[in-house]
Amino acid sequence: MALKYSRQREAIKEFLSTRKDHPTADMVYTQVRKEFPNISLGTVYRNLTLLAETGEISRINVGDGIDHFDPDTSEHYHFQCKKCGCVQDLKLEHTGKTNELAAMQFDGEIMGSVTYFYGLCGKCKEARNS
Amino acid sequence: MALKYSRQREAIKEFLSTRKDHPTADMVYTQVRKEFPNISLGTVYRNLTLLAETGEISRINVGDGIDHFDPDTSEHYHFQCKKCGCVQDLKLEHTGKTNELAAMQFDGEIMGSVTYFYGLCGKCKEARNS
DNA sequence: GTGTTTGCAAACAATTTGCAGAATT
DNA sequence: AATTCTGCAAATTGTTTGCAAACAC
Repeated sequence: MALKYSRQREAIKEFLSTRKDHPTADMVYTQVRKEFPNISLGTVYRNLTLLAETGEISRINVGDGIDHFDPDTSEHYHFQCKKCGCVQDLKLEHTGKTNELAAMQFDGEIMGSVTYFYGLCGKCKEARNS
Repeated sequence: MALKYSRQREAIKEFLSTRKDHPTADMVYTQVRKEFPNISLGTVYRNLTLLAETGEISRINVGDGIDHFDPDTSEHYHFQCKKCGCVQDLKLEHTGKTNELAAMQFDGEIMGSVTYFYGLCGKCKEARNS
């Protein structure tokens, strides 16, 4: 299954690359639709899945049951605001020891782990204190 | 909204308390149905949600998009097998994430974090090597 | 009696999929 | 020409909800 060029996929990738807010499939859809009014949600999903499989973007889970997408595939952490639902990157050096720690006294094979943080984002925190 | 006794809720809680495999709502449903053939999935969901809200059980997310439920509400980590989907507890002393938390520059308020591990469980690992 | 809980079915939300036609190689 | 990709709609999956009847206090 060789990949073929598609303007829709290019637009999706292009749009995502400009974003730091980790859009959902639906957010990608409503935005890309401005350029391709006939694009379908199915196409957006298919391409996001494809791009995630080839490693060009990453699919992230922050516990709200909705997949978010991130053009930055380097290892880093995410935070989601419980109030407004926004997703942000977290600068946080990571020791990489967590998986090894977990591997001790476990009879299976640990391939990786996911960690995310939650709380109130800067804006919502400020709004609450006023 | 005072809580009233219900046999269904009691059966759900009772069933869950015997399990270490972190059942999904559907697994709880098919089991409890043996005792209450007329119980509905809606009732199971309502009660699981209720029990999670009162803190009697905990709702856990291991990234597969399906909620699992755990009678053990103490803080601990989970592992999910990518092959068979089973969920297991991980013995793992706290990784000092709190320190990392304190160390970072973030303008919001971090209330907590979720970490889970994935890979191959003991059985699936063995099956692969044979 | 008042208020909570139930069963049922319908509603939802996020995501996936079957298919015939359009676009890319 | 062969194959991949698209739009559309219908299907799936996990979960929630509205309602009248049943149950608990």
